[in-house]
Amino acid sequence: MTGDGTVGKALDVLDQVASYGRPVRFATLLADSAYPKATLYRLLQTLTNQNMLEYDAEHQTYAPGMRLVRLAHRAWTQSSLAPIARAHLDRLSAEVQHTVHLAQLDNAQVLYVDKRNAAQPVEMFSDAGKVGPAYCTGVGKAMLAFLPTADREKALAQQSFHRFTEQTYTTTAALAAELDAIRDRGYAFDREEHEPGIICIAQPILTENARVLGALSVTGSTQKITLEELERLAPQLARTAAAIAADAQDWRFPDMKLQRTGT
Amino acid sequence: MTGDGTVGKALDVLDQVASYGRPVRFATLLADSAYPKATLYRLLQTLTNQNMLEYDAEHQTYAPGMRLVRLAHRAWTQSSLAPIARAHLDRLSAEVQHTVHLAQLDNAQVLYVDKRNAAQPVEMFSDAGKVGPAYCTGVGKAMLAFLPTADREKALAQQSFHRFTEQTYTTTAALAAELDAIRDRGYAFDREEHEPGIICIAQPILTENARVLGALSVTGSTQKITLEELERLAPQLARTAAAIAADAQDWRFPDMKLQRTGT
DNA sequence: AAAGTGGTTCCAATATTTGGAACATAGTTT
DNA sequence: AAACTATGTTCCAAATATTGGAACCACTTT
Repeated sequence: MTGDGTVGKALDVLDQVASYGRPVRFATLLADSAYPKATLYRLLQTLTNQNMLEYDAEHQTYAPGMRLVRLAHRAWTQSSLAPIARAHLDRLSAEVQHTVHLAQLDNAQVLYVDKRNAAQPVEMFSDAGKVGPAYCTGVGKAMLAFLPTADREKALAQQSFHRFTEQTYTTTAALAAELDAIRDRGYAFDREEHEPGIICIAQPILTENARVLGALSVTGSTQKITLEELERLAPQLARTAAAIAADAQDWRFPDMKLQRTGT
Repeated sequence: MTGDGTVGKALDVLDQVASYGRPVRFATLLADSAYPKATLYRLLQTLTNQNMLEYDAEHQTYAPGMRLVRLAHRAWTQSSLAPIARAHLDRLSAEVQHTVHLAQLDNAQVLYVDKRNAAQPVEMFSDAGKVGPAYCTGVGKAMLAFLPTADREKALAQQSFHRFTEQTYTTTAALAAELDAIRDRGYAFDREEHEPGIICIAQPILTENARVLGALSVTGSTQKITLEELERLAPQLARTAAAIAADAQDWRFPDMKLQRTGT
């Protein structure tokens, strides 16, 4: 499934460790692992002295390491839309006075890369890095809808279709129809499909040649806002998305001739 | 130097890619790399299809991938002090009305894991994940000072001693003396050692058995505050640090018997 | 003191990685 | 249009790292 030799296995293990929400012991990992004792042991050691994991000698537990945070900072800074979109999100959130999300696709899942909370100040990492389902969130559907057919098929096949609420689309067919509608309309809604009482409008962020960069959304609770009111924000969302896409375009130049090495 | 077989090399390459502040081409990487063409090529491929790197086919460039952001979220949530310290930082920053930093040691460097900016709302990832020198920042020195002798020696050996300002300590000996003073006093100052006009007071966060968990600091510009005024905040800093340490203590339990697998 | 649990180390068989060199594919120059 | 050049990609036998069953060690429990 994972492949890619030792490196793939090591990253597998890394994911596994990260997946428990707290430090884990060797035995726990072993029980859940596909790898034999000695192999797992060595992988953990390698990752630990690479600082990808942290080992707590006292409790004999492994936890994801700080090197990841350092690396992710770089990833976030240069390959996420977040730094480019920041100013635009600030403005949008100030204008609409609702929670704004910025997301990208990662492996057929939604990865939130930034957030503005109208009420309280931002919550840092607590949200950047979070993942969510693609088939039942506004941003997820907005992105899926504009994917090239082949990619969309692939992504659809990877959805797990858990019925979170009454409204959740739980079949590929139903979702596909919804995606077509979104494609026509230009933006997506989340009609309490993921969480009861939570609705949103989401807009894809597309390049000139229609490649999906990400999506942004405005979220509200049904007690405070209606779908119709959200829909009225569509032009503002579209404008913001376009502005972000334009900025991204300028940003994405390669380095080209720069490096030099002696004979 | 790096060791750890293929995995080590792959992570090396990952670091390398991250270290350029923007997408890089194969040739650039090759020129700077210790690995031969074919090897580097395969490592990049592996990392790419593991989503640790992202490859832009159009520009033929590599950039750190989104999987890192996902992993780092986990790392930040469970092995950094940040989630535990959040409430305490909020309070402290509200009280002192100055910028507050929370940092941990990563590989003899300072890794900032959270920040409160008195003036404007938080800046997300833009600061969490940032690294800085240990020998010339308040938090860095506060942590170094309370490290067990062996660890401290090792960390000192890894410092690079760039003279950022007139005040920067540039020798191991000078720094060692400063660290002793800090140890006696209980907290550290940054007397414009890293950036002219910027001063701070920093307090280590220690466990019951004096293990260094991290450090926190209050920073100000010389135009707005003096060292003496900062020093008056010491008790508040100490209280906050103690509270964080106490919370961390409770948090850090291992999982213990929980997992089960059928025979 | 014997049995059990959880973690660490060994080592020969095996599968992977290695890297020099050849190959492919634009893009440029003569 | 042919020769040249700069990049990126693929090959393959030799060198090397990974593998995992089993033995071992250090504690804790019965």
